[in-house]
Amino acid sequence: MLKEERQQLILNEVDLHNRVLLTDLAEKLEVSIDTVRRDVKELDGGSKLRKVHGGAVSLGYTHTAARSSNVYALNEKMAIAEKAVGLLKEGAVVFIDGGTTCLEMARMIPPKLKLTCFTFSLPVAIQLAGMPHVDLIFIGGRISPESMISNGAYTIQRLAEVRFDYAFLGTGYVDALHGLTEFDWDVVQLKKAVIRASKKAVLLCISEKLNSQHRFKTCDINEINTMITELSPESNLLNLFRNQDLRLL
Amino acid sequence: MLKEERQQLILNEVDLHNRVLLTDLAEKLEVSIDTVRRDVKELDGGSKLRKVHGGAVSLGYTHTAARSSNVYALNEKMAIAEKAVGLLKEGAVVFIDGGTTCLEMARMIPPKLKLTCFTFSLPVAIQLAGMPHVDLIFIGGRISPESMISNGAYTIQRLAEVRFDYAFLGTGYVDALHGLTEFDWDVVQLKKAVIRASKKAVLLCISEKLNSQHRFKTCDINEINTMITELSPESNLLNLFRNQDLRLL
DNA sequence: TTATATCTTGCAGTATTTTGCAAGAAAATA
DNA sequence: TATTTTCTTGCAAAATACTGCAAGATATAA
Repeated sequence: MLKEERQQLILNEVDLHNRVLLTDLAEKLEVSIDTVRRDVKELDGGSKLRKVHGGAVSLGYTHTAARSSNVYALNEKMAIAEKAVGLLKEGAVVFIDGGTTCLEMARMIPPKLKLTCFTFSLPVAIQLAGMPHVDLIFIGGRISPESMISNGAYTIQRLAEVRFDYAFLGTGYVDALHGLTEFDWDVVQLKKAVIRASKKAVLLCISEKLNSQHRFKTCDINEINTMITELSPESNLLNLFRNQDLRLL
Repeated sequence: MLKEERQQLILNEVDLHNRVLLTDLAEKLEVSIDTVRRDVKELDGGSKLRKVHGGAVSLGYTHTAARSSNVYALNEKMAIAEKAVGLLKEGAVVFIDGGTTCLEMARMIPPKLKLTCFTFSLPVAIQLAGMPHVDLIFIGGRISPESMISNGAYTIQRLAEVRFDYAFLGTGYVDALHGLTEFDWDVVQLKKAVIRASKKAVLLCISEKLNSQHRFKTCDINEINTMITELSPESNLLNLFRNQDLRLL
């Protein structure tokens, strides 16, 4: 039997039952379990199934599951998040931005650390609301459906009334020369307001975004105090950022 | 059985009953209690359920709510929610309270109806944020972890700046003589502010709560314009409320 | 055709994950 | 407070996954 043929049968089986066991597949297709394991591994990452311990499940199956399963570059983001929570100090007043990296950070806040957290991101708020030791304040306003954050004049006004020890920010694009930039003008206005409201701004940014730019500018690099990537601070990729008054983590 | 399969079943169970005990899950899924405990722990932190002592509750059905009110009364709440969305008119500016019945209502908003919705409940906001036709505005403030709503002086101040066509409200307790009452003083202050900010107040209330009362008073029955229960408006159980200037649904 | 390179498959040994159990800690309950 | 239930932690057994390797299959080129 051809490999392609076998893989097609595997996809059919998953489509039909939403889940399959590797042992069942091996028996049904009359090949060793290693072979089906390799097949499933190849098919994993496609749009049809996801490999799990002991078998595979159809993509739609776990789609409703709670896990933030389909976060792009999850490992990198978790590495960044881990460094970021390292900066947190007992009793600090911090702001946490929306975006998946910041969401990971919120997830990783240690369970005993007392904090006051501000956010305007619904997913981040849901995370933090589950932490009784975190004093959570949501900055209200009109919620934009794509990003699940509040934005607009009202929100920006509210930001003028507070002052954070640290703001943990994401960005769409970042470049040593052009600073932090975004695709969306409204988002820029919002982030500007956050930076104005914070004593120290910490940028959480996967290395992929380094040296990219877009239309609208949030701020220069030197308005950021610390930049956290998943890379080692000594990495060559960070060279362009090294001669700035910027702490790299 | 695959782990993913099991976790999916747990989510279904939580979705269905809003609350599950670990011991029940272990029995139903035919695994040890440690295994379901670990599963629930993994699912916790996602957007579907929250782990509590001895079990798990769906988001929005908080710890305290799980104890003080009948979380199993999903059918009744859906019946109420259905009547409530019937009151919605294109272009209206409405407020939707926290609480499980109001959350059901948010879920049932028709997919074409253009609305402006205010809320201070994170679970409600998450629901509405997924509806592109709904203009959603979150009223910010300090989030109380049990109820996942913002509350406090700041929130109440914000409520003074708006005016709703309709406010859809829940209550802890209701009684024809003593009106709407609550266990929690802060909640009372908040609801008062909502009622002040709305032209018409609609109470969503399962019949179980009728003729119950508690320490702190939100308002008299005559400050409510419409009361919706899962009962027929002709039901004898509603007799005590009938001689008021109150529309029953 | 023959020789060579590449791909596929199964096997064996090792690593990792999952699961259930037990003992002590923590929390809820009376 | 005392008692019961639930939680956490560490551990061991079982299941599953990964890796390198070798034999066979297939493809390519001289």
